[in-house]
Amino acid sequence: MHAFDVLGDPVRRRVLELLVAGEQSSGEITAVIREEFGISQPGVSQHLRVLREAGFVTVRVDGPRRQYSLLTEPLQEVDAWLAQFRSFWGQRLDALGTELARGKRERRRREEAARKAGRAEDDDDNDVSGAAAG
Amino acid sequence: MHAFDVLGDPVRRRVLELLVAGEQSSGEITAVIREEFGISQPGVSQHLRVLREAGFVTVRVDGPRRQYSLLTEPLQEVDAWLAQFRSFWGQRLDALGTELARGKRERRRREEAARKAGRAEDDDDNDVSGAAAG
DNA sequence: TGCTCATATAAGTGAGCGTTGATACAAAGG
DNA sequence: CCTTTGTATCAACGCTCACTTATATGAGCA
Repeated sequence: MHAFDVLGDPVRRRVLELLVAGEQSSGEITAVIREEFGISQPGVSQHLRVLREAGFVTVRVDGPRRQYSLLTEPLQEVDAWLAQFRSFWGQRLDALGTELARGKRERRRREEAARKAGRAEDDDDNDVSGAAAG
Repeated sequence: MHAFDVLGDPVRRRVLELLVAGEQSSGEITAVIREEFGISQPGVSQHLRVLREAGFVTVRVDGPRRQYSLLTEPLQEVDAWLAQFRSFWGQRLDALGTELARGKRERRRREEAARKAGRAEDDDDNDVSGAAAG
């Protein structure tokens, strides 16, 4: 199954979003998905299987539980495909995407003054959900 | 139809790639797609319809021809969704991503050409797939 | 050994998507 | 007018995919 087919399903996209916050057990994921989409436990398990087989997630056996976490390679592949279109909405955007990475915090201090002057658009607050991870 | 569902089809992805080079008539697009995927003219036209209705392309009437060109909003939407995962694969990724896109694009053409030529079995070049524990 | 929790797999079913052949619509030319 | 060229739409069919219920597997515990 192609990466884009995997991402075609809203349940699977949501699972990936959940895993941004860090490792989650099958049960935790299932609880949220059941709540939000109203599908059964085997339904969620099947989606997890698709994500596993497509390399979007990896699983760690933890006693009776399966702990899922995110892998980035397929997402990078999607991102790479998308890259060829970025020039259409401005060459500046991929640089912005780079800025969004958390590594910017270091330079932030140094550029604090320059930032006020040079700030053109957008905000850097892209916090997704989990703040207490790690 | 969600943007990711639209991108789930390889024919539609290829059409978008073709339009990166600029405006193309339905006939030009159809010629390439027929060549590469071996589907009929109505088949291509249906894909163009999906792309139109999802806002990925716009059409300009030019005598008897329809000139298609790229719109970026849905692609930006996809890009925005993807943004929340970028922090996972590091800061310098945009340059690498461009490289990946170029290589993949050529590779993909061969794969899909092979597919149209007659696929005996499923391609398994995906080395990331995890063997389920058990 | 048997019971329970946590999760995966199997089998069956219904819906949606992609494909095709036939056809319709529009523009240009004789 | 009729024909040709370019493109879209229609109806029908097959296949894949997502969902469900039922069941299997495996770990922990008494």
